[in-house]
Amino acid sequence: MSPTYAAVALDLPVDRLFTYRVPVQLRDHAAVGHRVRVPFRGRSLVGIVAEVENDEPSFNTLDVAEAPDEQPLLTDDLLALGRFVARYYGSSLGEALAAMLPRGVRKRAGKAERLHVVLAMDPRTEPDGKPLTEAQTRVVRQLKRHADGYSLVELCRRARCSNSPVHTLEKRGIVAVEKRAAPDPDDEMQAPVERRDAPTPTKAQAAVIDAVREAVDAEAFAAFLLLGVTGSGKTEIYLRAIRDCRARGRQAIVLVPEIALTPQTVRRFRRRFDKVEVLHSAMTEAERASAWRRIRAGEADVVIGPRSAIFAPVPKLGLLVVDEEHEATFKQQNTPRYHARDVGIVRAQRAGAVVLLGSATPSLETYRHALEGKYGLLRLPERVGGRSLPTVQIADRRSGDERVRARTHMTRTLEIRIEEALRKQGQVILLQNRRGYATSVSCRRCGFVVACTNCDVALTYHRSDAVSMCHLCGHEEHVPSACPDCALPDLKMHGIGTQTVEEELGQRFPDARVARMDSDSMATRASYEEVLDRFGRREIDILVGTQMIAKGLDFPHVLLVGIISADTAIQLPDFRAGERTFALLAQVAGRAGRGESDGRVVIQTLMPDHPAITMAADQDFEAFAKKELEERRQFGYPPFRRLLRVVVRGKHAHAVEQRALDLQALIVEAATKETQILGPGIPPIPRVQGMHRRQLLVKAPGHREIADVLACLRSVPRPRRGIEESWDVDPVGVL
DNA sequence: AGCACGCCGACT
DNA sequence: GTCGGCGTGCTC
Repeated sequence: MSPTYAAVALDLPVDRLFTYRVPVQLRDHAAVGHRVRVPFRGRSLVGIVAEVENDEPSFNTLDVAEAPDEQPLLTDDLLALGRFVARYYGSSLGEALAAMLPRGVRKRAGKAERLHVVLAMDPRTEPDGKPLTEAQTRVVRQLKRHADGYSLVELCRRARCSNSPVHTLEKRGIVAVEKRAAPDPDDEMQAPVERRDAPTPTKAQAAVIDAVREAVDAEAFAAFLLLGVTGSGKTEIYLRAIRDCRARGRQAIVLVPEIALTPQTVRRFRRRFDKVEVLHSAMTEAERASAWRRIRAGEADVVIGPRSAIFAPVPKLGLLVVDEEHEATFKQQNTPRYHARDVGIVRAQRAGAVVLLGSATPSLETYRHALEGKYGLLRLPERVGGRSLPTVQIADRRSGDERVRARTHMTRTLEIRIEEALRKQGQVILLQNRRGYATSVSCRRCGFVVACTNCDVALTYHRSDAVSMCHLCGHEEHVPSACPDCALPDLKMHGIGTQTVEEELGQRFPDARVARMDSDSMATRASYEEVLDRFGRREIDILVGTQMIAKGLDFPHVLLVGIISADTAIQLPDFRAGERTFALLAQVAGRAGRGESDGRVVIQTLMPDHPAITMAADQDFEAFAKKELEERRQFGYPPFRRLLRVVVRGKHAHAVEQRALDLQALIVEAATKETQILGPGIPPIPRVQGMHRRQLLVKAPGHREIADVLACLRSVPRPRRGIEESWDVDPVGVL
């Protein structure tokens, strides 16, 4: 008999299901896992049926308004995975399910059109009398940079605003919003590609391939850490494993960091498999919805996508690949704050699937599991094609010989190596992991620092736009010519960014063709691809950039990689600072020497003896990891203990402090003895976007204890108006 | 989250 | 006198 009542999970921060009566004519379409539209407090919301029952509840109910789908949107296994995510990360079921479903699927597919915004006025003529608000100024600035304009979504992202300032500008005639057909979601990603046969694997690869095949053939859960240096041919292992998985009639999901989801990456998979679906952030909602439906229908053998692709509704998961598994982008930074790798392990356990976690610099969590035998450890210690790892030199920025010459931030060693690489007609990649020109501007006499009005950070001066900009909230100001405090016209710039390096290169190597790649210069994904294409065609000699250039670039003529300053990330008071620095250095170093000629790497540092730097120079991950693990054990950090971070934010520091103290008291009461509660502490950046912050850090022996604290947090009454709080289970950083 | 209810301060 | 600030509580 069809159910009469449906308990619906709604996307609300409320730990409860809401029960609705199902009208007779909808009964076939309102089973567990179905999408329904229901009235809620005068609104109409879309939710997922989580339970059904026949008995009339004790309270009055409203009726389900619509039940549009013949098939359930979520199968039992995905619904169960949603329950796990909600429980583990402390969100409501509705919030978890909302994160699992593409918006176009939840809401109903939209049109294949997108709104495009262009500047409607000559930017030089002053717009009508009224001054622009701060958000509007940012919108206009973005549009001035890019004559073609942006899609509304992209523009809002870049200007860090909602669509509301854009619409206001439209009303005032300053911008024009037009409908454009959605571009083919990257012709390159869709275009048919020439098929290739599998290359003959190296000896090391063959051994790994066999081990994985055995596991795939067993059709039971198994996880492997594939520890392979850059250029060791990890992708070929993935491709073979997918082939084996496909041969058993099961599907594979490949998770890649967002930035690595390029046409080149996708092409490698399409060359070997017909039925590849890509879930791409540049797709429209409608496109993503149709891809999602094809995947659910079993029409894809392989799904490639970023974090959220872990929820791709493949009918029978046989293999999960997490490439660059240590990447922080696999952790979602809003509710539910899930980690795609960790959710993936759980999904694979339940599905009896094989997990391949690939990295040259795995997370210490994963590495420890591998050391303890929980995961298989597969090593690819050598590069394919007999290529050797690059030779790494550390340049001590303190030493007299190396001393940075007047007006440049390059050591002698780096300069010599750049000259040498250029002379050999090679290309150079330089990493400077900060954008802008000067990381702070201060007064020579009184020390006044030009700081953001909304955040407790110095503004970074961007020479190309002649503004000082806050990298946290996007606030922009014109740089004063004199000190705003003491009026002395003698301001000093400190700290370097990508723009500084670019300028210095222009002076020092005037004949070299230099390009800069950071989020300022890369207007869209397309311009990112374009610069990479030009670099590939050798129309650029030196590429300067932030960590954007560290990932996955594979260009054979790069003879030299230089790291302008390895020290920026290392000093952060975060327990992962060392791990991150090591990974970044190892990754960017791996960009060198991918062709016939050997590569070189120069690391500039003020701390030439720091283990993260010396061990990255030796490219010895395992030595680094063992040392780092020992430290983590000593100080009680993951993977030896579990963390929960609770952040309280609000306009008024006192109220925030008080709430944090109240929470601390409640947590202490709920927690077991072995659970430490640290704080409330003031984070290194106490105020961001006008919000004061306090945070508590809970350290516990295992997730059980964390779950107790979560239960406590979920049961306490909501904070007062004006105060927001959030919690993060297994945070990737504690800043 | 989002909204209504309800209770106190300063305005046509 | 009421408009509106925000604290509190509830939503099938």
